[in-house]
Amino acid sequence: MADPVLTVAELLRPAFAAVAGGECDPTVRPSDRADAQVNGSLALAKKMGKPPREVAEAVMAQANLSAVCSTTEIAGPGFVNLTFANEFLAGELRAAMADPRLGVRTQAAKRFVVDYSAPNVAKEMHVGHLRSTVIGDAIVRMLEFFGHHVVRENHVGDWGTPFGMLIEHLIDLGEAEASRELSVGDLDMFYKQARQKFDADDTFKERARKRVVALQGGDTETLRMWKLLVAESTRYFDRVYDLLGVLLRDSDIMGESAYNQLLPEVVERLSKANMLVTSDGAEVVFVDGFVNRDNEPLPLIIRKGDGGYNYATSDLATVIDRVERLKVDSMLYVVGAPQAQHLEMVAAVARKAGWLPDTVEFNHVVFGSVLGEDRKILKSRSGETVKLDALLAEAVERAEAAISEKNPELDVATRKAVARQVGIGAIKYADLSIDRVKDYIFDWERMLSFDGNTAPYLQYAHARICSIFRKSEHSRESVRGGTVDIDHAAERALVLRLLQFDTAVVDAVERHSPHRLCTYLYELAGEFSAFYEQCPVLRAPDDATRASRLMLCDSTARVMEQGLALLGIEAPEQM
RNA sequence: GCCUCCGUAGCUCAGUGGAUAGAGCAACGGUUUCCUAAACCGCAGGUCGUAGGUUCGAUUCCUACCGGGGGCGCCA
Repeated sequence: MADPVLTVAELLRPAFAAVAGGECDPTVRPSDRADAQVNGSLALAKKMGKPPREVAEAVMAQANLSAVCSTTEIAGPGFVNLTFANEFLAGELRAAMADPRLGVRTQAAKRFVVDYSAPNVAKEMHVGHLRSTVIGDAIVRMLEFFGHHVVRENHVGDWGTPFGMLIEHLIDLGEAEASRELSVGDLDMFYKQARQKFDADDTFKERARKRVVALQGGDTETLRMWKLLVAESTRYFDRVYDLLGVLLRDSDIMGESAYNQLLPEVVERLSKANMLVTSDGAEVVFVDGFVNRDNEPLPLIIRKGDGGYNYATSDLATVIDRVERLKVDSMLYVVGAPQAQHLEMVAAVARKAGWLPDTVEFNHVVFGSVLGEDRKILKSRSGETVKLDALLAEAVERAEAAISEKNPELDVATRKAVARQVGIGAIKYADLSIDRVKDYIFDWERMLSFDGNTAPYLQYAHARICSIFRKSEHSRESVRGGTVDIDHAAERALVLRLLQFDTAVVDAVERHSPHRLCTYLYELAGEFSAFYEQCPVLRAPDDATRASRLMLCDSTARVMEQGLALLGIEAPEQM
């Protein structure tokens, strides 16, 4: 528990309880008038029918904050302003930095499944996959940091009617040629050609239809060709994931096809539970509270009129699998907002059918769209969807151009490596730093800027610290374990901010909101900037001050590096 | 029509029921023999979409309305 706000809240809790005659939240919050402010007296005063300042006084008389606060002051209508003692802060920082977790609390380990990314086989990954992939990845990293057991599931679209036409197109092209085309990464062309034939040619359409039946019937030769398509796509996904620097690997792929065997089970269970109804030729479940356009009950379609299953069925199957086989405590679906209602219905059916106990969380981690400058879904200039690998390549290119211009001394190899870290970091951070439920406007200039809440700004703060150490006689490690003397306001502010890493990470993971960690890191970088400006490190007035400031620098770099790592962003040592 | 999300400075965005709502950009005015000027300081900019309600206290919670996005039976 590094955050001093929590420490003081715990110290105040008994005092509040004594005055209130029972459990009572002190509600301690960071304050712009002091280090922290206690708000609990006002609510308690109302309950007790006493003047708030009187209650505050009574509480403070009961509490002993002398080890933690240098001053406490009752102010305004009944707030208590707290100023932490410098020795306390220095001690807390020392303790936090002696901890490999940098002072971040631990949590009771739980089992999670995080469902994210989900591209389609034989289709290009586009900007629409960016948010799910990047946000999901950050959430996985944060959960793992807390020691949770996390199963990553990449629910790729590898099944369904389009595969009839794709396989037939593969046959037309010849496998060698198809493989060649797919391996180049030009998946869109392949898909479009198949689509075109499907739309224009009735005999092809009929072949495709028959092929789907063969595929679902488990025909060996059809399956072999299907696997070929999947394998080529997987290789392509890996390339994108590698460039993007996310954790997803082949072994994380749990495509729709992986749930095929469970689909009849879904139907059977729903049928046994008497939830299944035949409606317009399809087998459906009507879900309480959902209505259609005409105010009629809205069904979840389990089995289509033609006997085929659809995505609702396989999504229900994922719930069974994750609860019963993986035995998870929590499922996170990092899926775009348009699927909100669908997922709500899936969860409702699973709960009602008894597959999803109340003890297991089902969370839709919604996110908004990536918009262009016209505030519409981001499209390329020609009006097509923006390919993800092209987008990433452009980011690296732009970053490299900026680095060449600003820091020409870097050798080519370093420049290339840093360009990748900065360019990819910028794209990911632009995505992560905005409240995920909102849409955001994609803007190259802003995300690659060294000013404002951007990856390059944070990375630069880190690189500056590394630069200081390169010029000093000391290694980063050698200054650890030292003591910080707080005698400058900027040092004090920096220490206080470093101790809040704890709360920032907990907050971000609990709300599944990486942007809260981003905001924290931005504030940390700002605090460091002020310190850097006002407190010379290498030219400090004396050895003790220099040692103290080097320790502060190292602490900042460690928190920045760890914080960025939790977001899936690298921190170069120079840029 | 119903459901749902969003609406905060000119622009892009933070904001945990608490006191005087914050950043960055842009604009305006400054700072450099100094550990990376890829920096910093100052100034200005607001009916927190509107109107009610709950509360000692509302940008924050509730209701209605306005504006925008998304969804609403056999695609996923």
